[in-house]
Amino acid sequence: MQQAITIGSVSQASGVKVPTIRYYEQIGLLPAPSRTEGNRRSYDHRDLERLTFIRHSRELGFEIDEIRTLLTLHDRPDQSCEDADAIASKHLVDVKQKIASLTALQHELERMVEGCSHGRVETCKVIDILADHGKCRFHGE
Amino acid sequence: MQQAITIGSVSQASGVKVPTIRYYEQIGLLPAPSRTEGNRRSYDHRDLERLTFIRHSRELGFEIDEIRTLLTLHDRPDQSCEDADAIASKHLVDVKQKIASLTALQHELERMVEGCSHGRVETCKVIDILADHGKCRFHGE
DNA sequence: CTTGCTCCTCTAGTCGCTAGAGGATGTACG
DNA sequence: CGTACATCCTCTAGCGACTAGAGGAGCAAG
Repeated sequence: MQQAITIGSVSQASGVKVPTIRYYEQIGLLPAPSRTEGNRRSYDHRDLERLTFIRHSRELGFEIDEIRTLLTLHDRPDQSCEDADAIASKHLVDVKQKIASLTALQHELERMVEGCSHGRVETCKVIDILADHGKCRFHGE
Repeated sequence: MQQAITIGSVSQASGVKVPTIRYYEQIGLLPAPSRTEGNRRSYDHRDLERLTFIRHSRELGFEIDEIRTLLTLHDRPDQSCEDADAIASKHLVDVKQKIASLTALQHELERMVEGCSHGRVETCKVIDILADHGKCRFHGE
């Protein structure tokens, strides 16, 4: 029998909030743990590992469905890691894309803010650029 | 009387999808237009301008509530543009933050993908780094 | 007159949680 | 042993910004 950890402790240790843990159980991302006599969830070391894996993956921006796949792979160390590689690579492409887009956006916002007359709206670059798409140099996404 | 534009045309011209236009009307971002005899929405040039302003603002990542304020400012050109400037500046800070965070993330993902053995999960850096937070260099927002 | 497109309203679903109600259980202290 | 308080339980509803789909009406062309 493993040591029993309460949901509060596993929350603290993993950095995942209590309601979020219950939510993960509900959507089948985290297996439903055993219960104590008083009906409380009782986690063990493996659950904590799994939760940490999930939190870390979420921090890195992976979607729940991707994490589902990554977790399955994690559980089967003898399989090919092709899928994991594909998920991470695809994600990397997305992230690079997003950075490029946000950088263009940053320049446009800088142009807006720097060009602001700090006077009346009439002569304000912020509103001006928003109103007239032709004046904007940002065409990202 | 202004020229009447159908929701389909105003959608095409503004680049905002038809259901989204109706949604904007519902949440009070776009004023409810007049209707034809057959109960169809009838837009004019000013509506198109407003929608374009909204789409452009959304593309630049502003939230609906921010756009509400920006639109009000746009409608009152004699007011101070202090508020618009504040919204754009705050947004700029957020964007910069996001870029920094995503760049850190990019490096971590690159490390994962480059370190992938392309073999079995057992020796895969992707899964390895996800499983062990200590091996990760990304601690961003 | 019929085909097929656009339009209408309405409800419900998406994602990844978060908030709150209303109640049971567990623990620390006097 | 009682009581206060923290933590837990389930359940439902809400967030933002849409998107999807049902079921029906209107309209223009052939």
